Amino acid sequence: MSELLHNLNPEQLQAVTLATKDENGNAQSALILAGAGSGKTRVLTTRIAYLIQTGQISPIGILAVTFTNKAAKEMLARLSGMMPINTRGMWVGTFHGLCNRLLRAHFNDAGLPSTFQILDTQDQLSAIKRLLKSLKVDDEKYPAKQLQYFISNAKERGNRPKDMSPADEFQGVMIRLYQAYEEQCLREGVVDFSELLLRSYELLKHNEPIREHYQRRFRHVLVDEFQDTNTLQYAWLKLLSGHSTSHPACVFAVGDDDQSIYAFRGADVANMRLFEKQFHPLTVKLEQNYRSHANILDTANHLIAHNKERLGKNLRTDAGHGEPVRLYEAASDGTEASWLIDEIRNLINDGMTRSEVAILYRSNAQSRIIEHGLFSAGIAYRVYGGLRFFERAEIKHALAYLRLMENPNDDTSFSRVVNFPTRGIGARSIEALQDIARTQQSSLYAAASFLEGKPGSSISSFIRLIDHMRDATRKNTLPELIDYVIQHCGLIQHYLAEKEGQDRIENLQELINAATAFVAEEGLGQDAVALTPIELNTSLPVEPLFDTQGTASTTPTEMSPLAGFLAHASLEAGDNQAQAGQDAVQLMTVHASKGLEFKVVFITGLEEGLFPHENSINEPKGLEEERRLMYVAITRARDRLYLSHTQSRMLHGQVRYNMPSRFLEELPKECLKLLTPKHSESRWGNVARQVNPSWGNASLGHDLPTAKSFSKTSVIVPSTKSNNDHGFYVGQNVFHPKFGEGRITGFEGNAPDTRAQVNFARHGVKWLQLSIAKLTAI
DNA sequence: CTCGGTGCGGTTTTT
DNA sequence: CCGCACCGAG
Repeated sequence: MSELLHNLNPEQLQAVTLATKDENGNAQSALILAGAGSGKTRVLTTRIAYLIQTGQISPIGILAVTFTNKAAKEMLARLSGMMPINTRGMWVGTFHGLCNRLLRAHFNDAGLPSTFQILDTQDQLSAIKRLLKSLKVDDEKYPAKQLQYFISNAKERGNRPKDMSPADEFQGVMIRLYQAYEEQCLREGVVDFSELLLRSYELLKHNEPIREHYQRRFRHVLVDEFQDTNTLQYAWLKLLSGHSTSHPACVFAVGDDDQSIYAFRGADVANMRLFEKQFHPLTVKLEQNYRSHANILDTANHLIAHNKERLGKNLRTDAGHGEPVRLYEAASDGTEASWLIDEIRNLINDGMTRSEVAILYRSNAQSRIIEHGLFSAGIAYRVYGGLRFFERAEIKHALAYLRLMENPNDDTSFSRVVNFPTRGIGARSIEALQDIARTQQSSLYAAASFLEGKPGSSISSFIRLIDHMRDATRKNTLPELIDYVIQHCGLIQHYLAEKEGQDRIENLQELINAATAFVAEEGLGQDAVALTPIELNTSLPVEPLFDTQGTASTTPTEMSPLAGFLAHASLEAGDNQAQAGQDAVQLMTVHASKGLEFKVVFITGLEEGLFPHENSINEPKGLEEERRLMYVAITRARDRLYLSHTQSRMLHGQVRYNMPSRFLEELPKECLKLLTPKHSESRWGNVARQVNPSWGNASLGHDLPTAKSFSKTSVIVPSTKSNNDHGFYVGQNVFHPKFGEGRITGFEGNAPDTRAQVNFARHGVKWLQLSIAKLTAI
């Protein structure tokens, strides 16, 4: 025990050892406000170990929930490092993974077939498109994307169609489409991501024996990244933890309101305050930071202090001031990239490990020019984001064959592969199938089987193929099965004939390896493990648990390895790291960087409209979230932090002149070191003084043999001469008595009606007639 | 069915 | 500017 706790600082120790009962002997919940780099995961896992080792709970009485598979894996790994326990029986996983586990165990009570499949976001969208088509809905008026958003949103608020009342006709249609979508999913035996949550919530809510069972089992519920929970997840936790019952569990929530950056996908920081109000937790703040030097932390603290909606927290460190935060103003995105590359090259020459250097940006579009520069300079880099393994088209195709074998009602999978590779089943035949399916209320597969009257037809041979593969692999192991299917379904042959099919074939081979790993690592499959009857540890004060008589339908189910693997594939899309293992500079969005740390961090594109993003600028909530995003970015850096912005940037095919980000002004000057001296004279520098005719090539400082688009974007030389009668030029910094400072981004019309487009720092883009507006150069 | 043209839209992303 | 979704021709 002592070695478990002796490395903790006082606040961590306090958090880990918080009482589990209040003065009245009731369960006591806790809220840990864990700042960036304060040892959050450590506290969470040590808390679990502490509870177990002090005999307060058996491992089976613990439920720990995270948002990502990565976090769940890390937690399990750390736990097994701390204690000699078998983590298999523990419920540690993502919200979706745990819900899946719950629904697999109680599929019957949840109203699902035992073979239910999980739709990922792509699958869901294609299911919706199919639905709209079959209902002959005008998809101009009711776009599939929008319906998808509508449905997810409704579910994440816990709403079924019947719970919703339309405010207008449009909503009325959306609700009816939502209803139809539900019917389709049920008919096909599929559930989408939000459905996993909602359905398991409803299962617990409406089925008393099951609810009682889990409430009495899980005496300790621990939640990671609590600030990222949405309404439904909060309700799920509240229900599962038996809040407001006679036997509530202890909820241990760990989060950081300052790092809440997912409101756009439904996360609601307000859940933290709600939790305080409803659970009356003991609160501990972890403010000791073990990651960054003081200059970096001060910068972060100073920035985030501008947010009004905070629970309040300030990071501190014992590390020294360290280096100042470096700020660079570039003339264009091209020069920003070349400066970055020069700096990185110097760092590498000084012995810096590439993978300790991260380049962060607000949006993915910014990576292109940086990648180009790195590539030309021959610096290995890795971009995070993009397609992950199980999202690749060829993998999705192979999985669709497998899913169809497992669940013939899965029309999404049927549609995906019925004519891929092409076997002469065109839109006409599929429409015919859909008609039959609709009239007899059956799946496409059943409709196709119905057509077996025409034995020679392409459709019936497709059905025979699926049936044959199912029969032929009945006795095979999972990897053998998958091997057989990819060999026989025609995908390999198809890609062999394709010019660039080799990579895809390799990925298909990799799928077999993934299955091998799945079988080896997970045994039956961690997510898929059927509910094992709970062994009672009589030495622990655990209440009677499993009433097998009363809940006959909760009998564990044998799940096929294939079903387990398919669920795994949907729930864990896999890595998206291109060349893992290689020492490479890390490129990613700020969002993707959350939870990571690097010795050196570059935050690029700190410009109004980009960061903060223009879509967020107008609402205070949006702006505060952008600021938190900046806070996350800053706190990724251990030793050195670079910030950069540019005067001009190519975006959406045109050059934009952005003002420096307002966030730059919110940083403490004493922590900053300006790398561009001009910066100190004028807040944004002065384009005229910085103009250099060699922009775009010579100033890159190294040869760029293939820098075609590079020079295209960086040869943006704002006209310095005022070859017109008003004397203003694009890129010029100007002052307006009402709108303040801004930069000219364009002109239109001729004197005396010439109008200038000005991007004002505080008022956005305006068109001003030069003969009227009192515009002065600064 | 496949290829090539056009037109449009374009933050952030995990499950 | 770039990627896609959709449409019409072969």
